[in-house]
Amino acid sequence: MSHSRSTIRDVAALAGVSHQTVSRVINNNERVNPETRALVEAAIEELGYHPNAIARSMARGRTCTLACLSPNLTDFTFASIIEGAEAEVRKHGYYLVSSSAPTEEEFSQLIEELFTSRRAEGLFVINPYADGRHNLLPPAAPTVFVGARPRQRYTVSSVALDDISVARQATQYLIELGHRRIAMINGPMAEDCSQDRCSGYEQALQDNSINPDPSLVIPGYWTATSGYQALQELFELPSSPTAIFAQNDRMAIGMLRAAREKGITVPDELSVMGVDDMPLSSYFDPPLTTMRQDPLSIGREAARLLIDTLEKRQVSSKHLLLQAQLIQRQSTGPIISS
Amino acid sequence: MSHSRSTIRDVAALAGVSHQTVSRVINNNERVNPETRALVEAAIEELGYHPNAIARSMARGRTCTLACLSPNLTDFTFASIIEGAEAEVRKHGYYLVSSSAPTEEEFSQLIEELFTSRRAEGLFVINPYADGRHNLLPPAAPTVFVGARPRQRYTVSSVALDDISVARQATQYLIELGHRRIAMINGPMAEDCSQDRCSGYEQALQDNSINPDPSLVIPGYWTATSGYQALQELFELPSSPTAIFAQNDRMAIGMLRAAREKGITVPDELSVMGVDDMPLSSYFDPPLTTMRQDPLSIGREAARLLIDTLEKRQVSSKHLLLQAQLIQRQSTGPIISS
DNA sequence: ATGAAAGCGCTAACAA
DNA sequence: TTGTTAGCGCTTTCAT
Repeated sequence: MSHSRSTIRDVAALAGVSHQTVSRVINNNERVNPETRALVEAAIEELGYHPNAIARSMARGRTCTLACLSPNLTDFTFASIIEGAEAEVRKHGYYLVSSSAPTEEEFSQLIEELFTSRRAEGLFVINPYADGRHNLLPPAAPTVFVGARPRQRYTVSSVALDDISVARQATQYLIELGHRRIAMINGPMAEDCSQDRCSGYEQALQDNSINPDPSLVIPGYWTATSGYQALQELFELPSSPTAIFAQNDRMAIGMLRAAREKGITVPDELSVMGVDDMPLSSYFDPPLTTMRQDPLSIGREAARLLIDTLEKRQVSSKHLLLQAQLIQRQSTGPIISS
Repeated sequence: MSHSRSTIRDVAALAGVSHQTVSRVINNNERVNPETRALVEAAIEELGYHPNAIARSMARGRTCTLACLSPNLTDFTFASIIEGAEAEVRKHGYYLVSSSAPTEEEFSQLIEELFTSRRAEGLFVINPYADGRHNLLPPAAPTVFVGARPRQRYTVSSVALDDISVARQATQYLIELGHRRIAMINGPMAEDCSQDRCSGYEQALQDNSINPDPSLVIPGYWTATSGYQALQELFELPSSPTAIFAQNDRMAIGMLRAAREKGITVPDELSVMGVDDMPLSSYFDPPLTTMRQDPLSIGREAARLLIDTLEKRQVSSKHLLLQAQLIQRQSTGPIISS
């Protein structure tokens, strides 16, 4: 009755069997007499017995715990990936420790505390190329990269948005609206995802025989502020763009605001689109056209990959690219020939 | 050399000491001869030894793991609370398992898997009154409620926004702008936070001898959509409000959009304000006036409370109320007498 | 079908 | 200061 502090041996004593039989019962081992089982179950009930997870981990040599290291837990995309991974992982009997590792130092400390000390059996790493953190991974760590290709690490699996394709579609869409001078604002170029979105943009221009104009490509930092500033720059150019592909929604939102303040009408004078479809992207003025990604699925797939690796259902590394969907709203429109 | 699979006994053998001496070294026990220590440390280094966290948990009877149960991990406020708690917890040598428990069933399953099985030593529960989940808590579980009062559970500590005060200040601010017909849109009334914000609103009206008009209070669901719909209802009233206090930013944003579509000018014809100061609240049209809360601090304080409880530095339960700050932007203005 | 014995890797109590 | 002996609560052989 002492609240759930009783052990397998207490149960055994009460049921008049060996502790091993109790172990068989709680592990649903078939080789136990139904009557004995009933006896044991009654004892378990009476004592309010619950197996101790740590002792099980100890004996089995498995923690059933995975870790997710993310630059932060609040970014909507990251949080969604984590939510997706957490739910999936749990379905398979695992637990997820999600930690924010804004710096390389914290990252390496977490690796040590979680993986090296064998608290976690495997790792999710969101945005591994934000800095040099990918170099801090133990080679033996079962790992899935989320939102990036694994580059030279051939044992690591990965799940990411198909950034090339997404950017290509977005740019193509703007081209089909009649735009030719299409600007782009990037994320930090250390990240695969920015690089790939650049490639996709360039490919789309090339597909349509449009000469890329380097002055139309502005470096940004994923923030609304950087979008806001980029628009100012773009409209100081001798010949300003008629459309902008922002590599994420936040930067697009910043541009929308800058345009409003400068008296530039969206979409009549300028089309703006983003990537993500953040919550409330449809509530801005005007509602934002964007490429909707599904970060929950990304997390879910990452979880499946990691678990498959751990349970040896899969030996070689695997790389998944998910697609996005064009969401047409009112921030983009056909070019107005005036 | 076999990658970090060596044990305390391997180290002991190599160093020519007993495993207990190794234990003393890795636990920074003072009573160990400096020369012996050096010997042991060399052996540790050579073998690439790292203590096994699970074995330590087993022997010490402590997991140093806490769990945070939240309806979801993506809501910005929840995610920020979790981020704050996670960072604080880690500083104290704990780990956090954050799980989404959208339903009571998942909640109770998580309690079982995490707490009852003694994987986690303590619990954070975000939004315990979203449904009946607060009834599913084991009485013995060291728990901190986040975003709600503990009501009848006298052993549980809590951290929340001072919702009464926040709503009172918000309403007072609108009154000082000259408004008298002030509407409000609520969150679900099962939650303390909605109830308290209602009280604060009512108190402010009373403070200023304004008769509350029940038709101006509309039930909402924290969503932008519910704000959007509420505004339509309010403007079908015989006498519409000149200002609205939305209990969160999302609902306020929904109202802004509805107003725009109905041709109601904000703030000239209608003032709207929210609570939260979500990211990008300043990027809506017009930029949203709101009460800024600090969910990171809420998480941090919750972590401190739980750890203090666990480490017996604090016996009685404690209840923290944090304040919010008025952020004046362009969605509110003085009443225009026309 | 059940039980006895050993051990997972560590810490804690006691002894030397 | 160091070593010995027992566990922590469970699972995993191997007997019976």
